[in-house]
Amino acid sequence: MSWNLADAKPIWMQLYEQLALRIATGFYPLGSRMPAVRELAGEAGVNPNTMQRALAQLEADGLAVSNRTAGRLVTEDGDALSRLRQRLADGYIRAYLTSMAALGFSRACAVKRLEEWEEPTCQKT
Amino acid sequence: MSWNLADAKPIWMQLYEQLALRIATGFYPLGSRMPAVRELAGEAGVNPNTMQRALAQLEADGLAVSNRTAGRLVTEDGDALSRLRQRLADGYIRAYLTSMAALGFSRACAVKRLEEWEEPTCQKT
Amino acid sequence: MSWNLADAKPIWMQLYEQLALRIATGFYPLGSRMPAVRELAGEAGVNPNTMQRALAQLEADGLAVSNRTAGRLVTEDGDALSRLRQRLADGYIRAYLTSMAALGFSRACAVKRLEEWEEPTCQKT
Amino acid sequence: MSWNLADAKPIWMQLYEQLALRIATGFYPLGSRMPAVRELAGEAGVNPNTMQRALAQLEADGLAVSNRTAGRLVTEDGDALSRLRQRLADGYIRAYLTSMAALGFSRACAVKRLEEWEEPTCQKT
DNA sequence: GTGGTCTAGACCACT
DNA sequence: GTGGTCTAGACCACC
Repeated sequence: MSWNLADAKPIWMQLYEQLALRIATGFYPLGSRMPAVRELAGEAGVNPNTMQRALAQLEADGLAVSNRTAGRLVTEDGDALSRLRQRLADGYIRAYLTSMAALGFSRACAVKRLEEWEEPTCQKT
Repeated sequence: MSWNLADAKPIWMQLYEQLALRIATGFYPLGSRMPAVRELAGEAGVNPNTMQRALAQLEADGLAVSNRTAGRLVTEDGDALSRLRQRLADGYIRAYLTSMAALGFSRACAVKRLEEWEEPTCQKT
Repeated sequence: MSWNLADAKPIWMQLYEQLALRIATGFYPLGSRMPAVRELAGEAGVNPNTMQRALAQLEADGLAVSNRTAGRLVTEDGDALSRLRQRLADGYIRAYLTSMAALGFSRACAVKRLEEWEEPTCQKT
Repeated sequence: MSWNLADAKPIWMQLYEQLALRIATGFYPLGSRMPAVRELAGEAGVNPNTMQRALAQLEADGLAVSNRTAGRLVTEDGDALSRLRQRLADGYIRAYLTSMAALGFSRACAVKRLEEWEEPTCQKT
C-alpha cells in the first residue's frame, strides 16, 4: 500500500478535465464560442501556454475546433458529446466501485447501499 | 463555476485519510500496534510533525489511542470502526451521486447505470 | 491560383514527420531506444521543448512510448509500423497524382509515364 | 541522416517554380502578356527585386521574353513548353520513386501501388 | 484581439 | 541524466 499524496496530475490535464466537464454539462453549449485562451488562463490563474495545452487536448479529442482567427468553438457533434458523457460516467462508476471494494463491499453490496441511501437531514459535518 | 485545480487539502489531512482508510480496510487490524511516527513519516516522505498532526486527528476521532510507553494502538472499539466505514461509504456515495447529477443524471438513473454497468473486457490503452 | 511560398508547417510537425520517417525506414528499429530529447533537439538545432512537442505527437500516434525515467522506446507494434508506412506511401501517391494532374496528365497517363520512365544516364542538371 | 527543416530554398527560386508551373499549366498561355513585375510582386507579397530575379531565371530558361516596350511575353516556342513539362514531370516521378525507395519499395512495387491505389471515399478530417 | 508557435530557463521525480 | 511540466515573454498571420 502506497501513499497517494498529491494528485500528481499535470495542471493542463486537470484543466482539460474541467473544460470537458463544462462541455459535458452544457456550461459551454454545443457550437458556442469559448472564451479566449488568455481569458481562460487568467480565470484559472495559470500561464496561457498551460491553458493552451489543455485546449489542444480538447481539440485532439474532437470536443472543440479552433478557427485560426475567429476564436474557438465547442464541437457541434452530438455523438462526441454523448461519448464524453459516457466516458465521464464510466469513470465515476469505476471510482465508486473501486472505493467501495477497498472497504470490502462487493459490487452487489455497493449497489444496494446506493439504492437504500437516504440524504441525511440536517446532519452536521 | 470555479477552477478546482490542485486539491489544496493540507497534507496532514490527506495522511489522516490514508491512515483511516488503512484502519477501515483492516490493513491495521483492530487493537494492533501501529508503526512508530518516525517510521510512518519516513515511508510517506513527510516531516514527522506533519504525520503527528494526522495521528492526532486519528486519536481525536477515537480511531487510535496512544500509550506513552507502549506506542500507539488501533482502537478496539468495533463501533468506531463501523462508524468510520459508514462515513467513508457515505462520502463515496455522495461523491458519485453529485458527479452524476452534474452530468444531468437523476438519482434513479445513476442507480440504473451502476447496475447495468459491465466491466470493459480487454480494453487497450 | 495562390502563391505557396513557405511551407508554413510548424517546426514541430516537420520534426514529427522526420522522426516518423526514421521509424518507417528502420533508421530507428522497432523496440529500440531513441536518443534523448535534448540530444535530438541539439542535432536539429531547435529548442528541447519544440522537439518534445514532436515526440509527444509521435507518442500520441502510438509510434513511441516513454519510460518516464529510462528514455523513450520505439513502439514494438508491427501493425502501427505498417499503418505508418501505408500512410506515408498514400501521401506520396497523392502528391504525385496531384502534381501530374496540375500539368494536365490524367491518372492513366501518370501511371504510364511512371512505367516507361527510364533513369537518365549521366544527364547534366 | 540529416534534419531537412525549412525548405531553405531561396524565395526567388520558389517564385520561379510557381511561374514556370503557371506557364506549364497554361495559366499564362503561350505568347500571352504576363502581368507587370510590380503587380506580381504585390500579389506574392515580396520585394519587386525578388520577383525580378525569378523572372530573369524564367527568361534564362527561354520561357519568357521581355520587350522593353511591350512588357514581358510568355514564349511562343512550343518545344520549350514541352521540355518544361517534361522536366517537371520527371521531377515528380523521381521524387515519388525516391520517397518510395526510402520506404523500401522497389520501383516495380511503387508502380504497382500507384496502379492499385484508390481514392479514399468519404474520408473525415 | 485571436489562436498558434517558438525560445529560454527553471523545476520535479525517478534511478 | 531522463522525460515531463510550467512559466514568461516574444513573434506571426489573420481579420
